[in-house]
Formats: sequence, C-alpha cells, structure tokens
Amino acid sequence: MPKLDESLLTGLPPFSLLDRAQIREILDQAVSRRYDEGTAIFREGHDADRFYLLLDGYLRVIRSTPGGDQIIVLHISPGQLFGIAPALQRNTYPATAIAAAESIALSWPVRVWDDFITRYPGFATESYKTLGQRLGQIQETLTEMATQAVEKRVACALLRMVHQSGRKSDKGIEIAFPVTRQNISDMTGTTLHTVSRLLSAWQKDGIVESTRKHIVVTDPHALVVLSEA
DNA sequence: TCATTAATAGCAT
DNA sequence: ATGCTATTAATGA
Repeated sequence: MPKLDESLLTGLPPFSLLDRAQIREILDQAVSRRYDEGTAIFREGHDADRFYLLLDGYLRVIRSTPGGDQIIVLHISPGQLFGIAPALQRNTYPATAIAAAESIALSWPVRVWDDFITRYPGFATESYKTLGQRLGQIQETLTEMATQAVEKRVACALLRMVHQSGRKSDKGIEIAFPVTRQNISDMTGTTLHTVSRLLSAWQKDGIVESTRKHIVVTDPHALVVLSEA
C-alpha cells in the first residue's frame, strides 16, 4: 500500500487541531480505496466494521423505505466523515453509501473509534457536529417532502446539491457530480417524468441548463424564489 | 454498429 | 397536476 501524505488530512475539520505526528498516526492506520461510479461502499443493515472519510468524489446515501423503494437521504462531499455508525452506538450501517462519481475514501476499523475520540482533541466535537447537521438536514427534507408541493421540493433538492457541490462555470453554477432525473425523483419523492418536465420548463425559462446527467443552474436566485413560493 | 441506459412525448388517471 | 407506456436520443462497448 502506498504511504499516504499528511496533507490529505491537514485542515479538515475533524483533524484541524492535531499536530503532524498525530496525523501521521491516524494515516498509518487508514486504508485508502478507490470506488468506481455506482459502487457501494457499504450497505444498509450490514455489520459496521469500518468508518470512513471521503477524500475525493461524491456519494449518495440511500435508505430503503418499508414500501421497498429507495430514497436518497443526503449527499457526502469531500472532507466529510461518513459511515460513522460507532458514533450512533450502532453495529450496523443505517443506510447504503453509493459512489455518485468516481471517489476515493479512507477508512479505519471501528475499534479505533474510541481511541480517536479520547486521544485526538477536536475529533469528537467535529464528528458529533456533522452528525447533528445531517440529522437536521434529514429532518428538514422529510418535513419538506410531507408538506410542500413537488415543484418546491425539486427546487430545494437542486439548491441543496448546488450548496454542497456547486462549482462556478461560465454559464452559472454546475452540480459537480452526475445526476439523473431518476436520482432527483429519489430525493424528492416524485417520478423521473415529473422531474424531467420541471427541468424542461425551467430550461425554457433560462433557470437551468441540463445535458445528460449534468445540470447547470444559470439563475440560482429564480430557483430560490421557486423554493420559497 | 449494436446494446444499454437516460430523457422526453404523449396519453391516462 | 402527476404518473405510466412507448419512443427517441445519447453513450459506451
């Protein structure tokens, strides 16, 4: 296995308070792996034997409902911890993580979790902070799904992806990972057909521009207006 | 070029 | 207004 460079972790929130030697310790226990687009890093209900940090790429976190269909709960962007079942006192993963684009992640065995928490200042607080943020976000989208009209939900979903992965391009802000209409419908509880119609209409109005699996928001403000309407 | 998968068009509920 | 079937378009082998 290649020796991992310390610059990979310096500056990332969970490790920002640590010195060089501590980061070295952490890296020496880590395993680095690459995941092709569409690959599962771990699956819902399986034994949580490792926890992860996304270095590069994007992930979809998916949960299946009692009804059998799957919904996209949230996305993970580079620098974030994920699969941190030990923080939830769980020994199985609560959701499935799929690489939305080619991704690279570090992972550690769960048995070192308690060690990390006690030995590395800032790691615990940052981990629980991201955990809390995610719970809040899930709550938000959940109530949104139950109460808001479809157009608003899709507008919100696009805005969320823009916020966590938006890159400026010449046309506007582009979503940095491949997204299908099916994906968006899985995030919003509709069908790909409705999403397709909405995107077509918005494209005509100059709010978005989309090609296959690729979306650019050309008028973010108009989308914000739609999401609040 | 063909097989696979994404996106739309048009009809039904 | 939203969902479904059938068709077209794009992509990658």
